Amino acid sequence: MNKNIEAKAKIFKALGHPSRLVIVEALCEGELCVCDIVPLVGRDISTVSKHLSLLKEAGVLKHSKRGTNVYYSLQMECVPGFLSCLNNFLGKNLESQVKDYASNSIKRL
Amino acid sequence: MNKNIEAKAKIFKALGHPSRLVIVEALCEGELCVCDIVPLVGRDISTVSKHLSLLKEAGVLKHSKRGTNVYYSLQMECVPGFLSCLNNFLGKNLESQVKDYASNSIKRL
DNA sequence: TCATTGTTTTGCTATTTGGCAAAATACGAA
DNA sequence: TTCGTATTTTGCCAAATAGCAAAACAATGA
Repeated sequence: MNKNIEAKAKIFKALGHPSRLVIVEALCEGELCVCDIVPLVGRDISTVSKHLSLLKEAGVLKHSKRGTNVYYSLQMECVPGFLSCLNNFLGKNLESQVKDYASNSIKRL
Repeated sequence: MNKNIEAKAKIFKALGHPSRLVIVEALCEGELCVCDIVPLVGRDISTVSKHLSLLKEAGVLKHSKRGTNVYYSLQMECVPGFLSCLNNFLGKNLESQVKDYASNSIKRL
């Protein structure tokens, strides 16, 4: 049952890198080929390829070949919902930070 | 808006380690002091302390002092739901692996 | 005050990770 | 088959991370 923790940690780890998160968010909208993903990430194609295989290895993505192109898409349905929950959480947090900043400004007057 | 990606990646990264995931899953049940968390993780207390501050830094946990004890608890409400979604996903995946294994066994006969 | 208990910080390795470039592989077209 | 395009793999280096041990910090009680 420790395997379960390891597998979940692997998933989080896979999502825990800005480039890979950019990839995943793009794929929430639908599948893309590597050639389309590379300019989105702005890294060397070999680097992007490694990120993609890491995400696939964790089970977050799946891929299918068509012609010379490889198309990646989301396999894990849990992800989009969690991402929007995080956006909401961060939004609220940002708001409260702004509020804190504002009240500190007032104190400083 | 790149800050948003960075912040989310930081959250995933924080959750992407077996020890930290054990901590978070334990805290889904309710708050615990460091002294209770340490034996759960089975690492040096200094190591556990670092894991805890990393999780707090990412916004996943919060803490409060009472006496000499520090109590950590979950701050990010999104996490438990996502974890159970992952368990479900991994469960189904495991099931299909078992099925694959079984059908391979049959082929081997 | 001083000693004790609970926690965090610092200092130090060993290991892992992310990046690019170059080589290798896969596939379709000429 | 040979060429060209798309992708992955390998080799290498720099930076980040996890771990323990020791030192530093509270907060409480004697």
